[in-house]
Amino acid sequence: MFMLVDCNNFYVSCERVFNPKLQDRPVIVLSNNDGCVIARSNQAKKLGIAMGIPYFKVAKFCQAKKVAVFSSNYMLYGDMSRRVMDILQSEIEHVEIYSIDEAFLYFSSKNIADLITQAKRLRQKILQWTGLPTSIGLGPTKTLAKVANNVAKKEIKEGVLALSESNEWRPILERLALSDIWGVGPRSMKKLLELGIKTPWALAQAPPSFIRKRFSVTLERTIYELKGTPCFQLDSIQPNKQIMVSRAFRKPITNLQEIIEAGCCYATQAFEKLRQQNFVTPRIQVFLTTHPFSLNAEFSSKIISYIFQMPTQDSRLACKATRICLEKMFKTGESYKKVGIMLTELLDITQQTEDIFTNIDGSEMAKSNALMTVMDHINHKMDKNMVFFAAQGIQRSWQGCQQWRSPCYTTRWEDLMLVY
DNA sequence: TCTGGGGTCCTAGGACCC
DNA sequence: TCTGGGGTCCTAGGACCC
Repeated sequence: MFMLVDCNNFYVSCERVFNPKLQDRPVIVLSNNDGCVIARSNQAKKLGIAMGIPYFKVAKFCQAKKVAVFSSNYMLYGDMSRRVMDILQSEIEHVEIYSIDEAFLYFSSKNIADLITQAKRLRQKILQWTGLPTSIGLGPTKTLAKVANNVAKKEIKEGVLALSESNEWRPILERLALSDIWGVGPRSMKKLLELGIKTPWALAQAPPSFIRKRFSVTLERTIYELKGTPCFQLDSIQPNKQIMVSRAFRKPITNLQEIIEAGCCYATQAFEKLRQQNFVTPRIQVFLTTHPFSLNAEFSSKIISYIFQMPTQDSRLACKATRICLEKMFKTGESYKKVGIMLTELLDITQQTEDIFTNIDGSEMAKSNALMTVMDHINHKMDKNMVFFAAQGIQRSWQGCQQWRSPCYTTRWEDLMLVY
């Protein structure tokens, strides 16, 4: 049996842990730049505030309804997530951390009563140790565990639901929407409806080979999963295949220097992630886009890559490469909204070798690695931006706004709560 | 005025190999 | 006049997830 543990309204719940007065109020959390609504409390959902809606469209409404509004605080959410996952991993052998607020667990036992008891106990422990409410779904496949979780969250008071026999999940699949199913997005849903397949149950009955031909092998697997035949295994923690850092500017920029500063900031962040995971990369990709919602100019997005002499993890080389790429893409007079860095070839650092065709020798490489280690160490110990490159800029007026960010209660000494 | 960021997997088609 | 069969690797784009 698979068990899916999912934190309820995760970002909102994190804010509530340190601000109990928010418990019965509508609360929302916004994306970068305070742009869109990305998390909502149940009260906010009830008010009809849609997921992903631009905040400016509901700002007045929120004020009128006394909705508590937060900018996103990923330091806090990341740390709270780690605490939840630690609890699960300390208790259960097979855990797959699926996202910041979800984990799949796997149990070889089929004793449903036992599993339900265990689920309730886990839920209680997470609540007591972190203050975060969760919902738990159980099923013979990941997709059915997801279904169970979905129903548990909305309809079950104790927050736990197990589906072990098809007569238990049939009535549920008959009444849920196709888009409630893991792996069915808006495109497939539209196409399925056109084919006369209107419910998840109807999808489960469709001939798998037909679905594979018309859609993809992925949706075919979903059919088997809905029937109770597992196609998706529990994935252990695997190394990333890609690293990306990108952010929109507060407002469009026409100045190349500022764009380079932002690019170098993201390149540095991307390379920090690279080093944390013990990777080197032979290549950096830089992209630059104009305003996607502008009415008076066409949207454009460009991307170029730069190949290093040899695989590296040196932020200095990343900044140089970023500058070169951005100078190539930049057009005077054009105004830009976003810049980003992508690293798509991640090699284990043990694969970093010397190159006989360049003059970079082993000692130079060792020096570079040592310098990066010291930088990371200082920034980790003191403050995120204690040491940085001049190329990253100092003013950083392009930096997005986060008007309503809460303190980093659990990760910064200055932000610790005081008890009088 | 104001519209997020970070991932994965799959497929088709091009370019190349023998 | 007639022009094979079997591969690999890479990239772009689509669809999906949170």
